[in-house]
Amino acid sequence: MSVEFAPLVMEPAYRKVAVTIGARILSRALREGERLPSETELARQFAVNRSTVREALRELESRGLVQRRAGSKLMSVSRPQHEDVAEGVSNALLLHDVTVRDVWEALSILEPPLARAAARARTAPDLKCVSAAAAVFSAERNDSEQAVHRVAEFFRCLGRATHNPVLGLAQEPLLQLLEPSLRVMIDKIPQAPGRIVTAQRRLLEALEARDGEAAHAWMTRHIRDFSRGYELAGIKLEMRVTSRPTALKTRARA
Amino acid sequence: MSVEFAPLVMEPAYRKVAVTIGARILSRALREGERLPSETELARQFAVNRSTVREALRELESRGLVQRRAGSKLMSVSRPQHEDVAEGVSNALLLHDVTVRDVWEALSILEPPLARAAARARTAPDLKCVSAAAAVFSAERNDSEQAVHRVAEFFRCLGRATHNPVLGLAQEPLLQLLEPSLRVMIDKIPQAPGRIVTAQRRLLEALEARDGEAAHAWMTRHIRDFSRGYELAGIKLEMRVTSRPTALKTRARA
DNA sequence: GTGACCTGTTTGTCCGACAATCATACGATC
DNA sequence: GATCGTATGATTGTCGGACAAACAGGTCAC
Repeated sequence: MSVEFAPLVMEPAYRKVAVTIGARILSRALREGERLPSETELARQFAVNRSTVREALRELESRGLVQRRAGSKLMSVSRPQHEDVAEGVSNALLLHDVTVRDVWEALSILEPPLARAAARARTAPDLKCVSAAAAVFSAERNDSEQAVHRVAEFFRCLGRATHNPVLGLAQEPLLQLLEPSLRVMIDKIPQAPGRIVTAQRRLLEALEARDGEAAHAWMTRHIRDFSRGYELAGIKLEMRVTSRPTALKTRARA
Repeated sequence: MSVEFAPLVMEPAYRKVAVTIGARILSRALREGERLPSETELARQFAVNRSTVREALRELESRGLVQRRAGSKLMSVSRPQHEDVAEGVSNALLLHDVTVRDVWEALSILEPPLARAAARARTAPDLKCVSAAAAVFSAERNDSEQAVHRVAEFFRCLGRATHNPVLGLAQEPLLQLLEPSLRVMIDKIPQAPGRIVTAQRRLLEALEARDGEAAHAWMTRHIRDFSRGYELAGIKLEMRVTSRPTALKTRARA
């Protein structure tokens, strides 16, 4: 017998309520889209005050497990959207002093195999998505504000084309963290958009041909180009990634 | 001028409060460890009711941006811990019908380059961490409940050894999702622990020698072994990953 | 069919209250 | 001097009740 005692954890009621509801959702006893009872009703069922229920709902809401549908008052169960989840990851990484090099290294590891997987698994609609994203970037290449979003959109389509949610979600935080430095690069390096357009076209061709290796190769070059761009733009790789201005933004409800 | 109007977003007060405090933290105006004012004081400053402040705090708390230190009442600013963030990601993926194959594919993409990076960037303490984790797994290899945790711990040490927070955080959700199927595998395949011990030893040797390519190669085999293990254990790759029983658990405060 | 009007429900926010816990200081005891 | 007990004030967790605004649904006139 040990003389040591484990510190005993006192769980506040609002947390227990959140965990209980959350477990129901994760176990799929509550299905997506299903409406939650009203706050008053939940308070009655859990035998706690409505304020306590509300604190629990805020927690579930911020995890994306529940959501208010547009124009509705009742909360409904929802699957966390990629961007919401990724925002949490991005924020965590920002506070952990992530450098541009760290993000770039992760991209250079993840993206080429992701492109290969996309080339192999892509369907016709995926192709359309990728090609549309490439076209829009090409059109808006000079507005750096828009351009970075289009680049991210291109990658996102690629991620979807893998039909592997893990890969799609894994790259999302990287895209978010990439934005600020990419914007600077596009602003400072006149030839950057052109090189991106080329890479996107080659990648699209590889996807059309279902040529995984070509996609891998072109993505490798594409990512390596980024690091060259950083150099030319005078962005130090050891620089900390800066917070996006839109961080912790309000989620738009569709 | 367009005739269309954008749907106007009404932001509740609790959300504005959360966003405001969150932005302060992300911009590092509030530094880690710093104490937040009391709820009453925050309510006074924002000119809202304490209940409103509390709802905002629940949101920040669930994002890991604030935390109550053990045995303290006042909230203090904190950096989100990897495991907390990863839990959100895991839950999101669970609800997005992720299959064993999806997780395995992501592991096979991420882990070999991660091992290579670890072999190149590792320091002496990292080595100790990895070697300790390997030793503990070897000792507890027969208790499948413990064993899966030790496997995850081994990977975590590897992730830390890369000195790239992005990589460490990227693999965390994978480790969490891997657990259930890995437990089944260890239970059903007698020779599985032995193969894992071997792989871990080889990886450790590669790290000691700073041999990135060897680490990459051995990790590739290690991950491929998993898929063979799944086959032997009769785990269908198309099976949905099941929820961990500890999901949404209370965070233990150190 | 359209619009006006009413009614009950639900949320967002507020106010006030109280017990339990924590921080701190001050003695009392050994 | 170190440990313990106690008093005091601050803070949190939870509660009860309250009310305006927004929404859902029905009814009714036109």
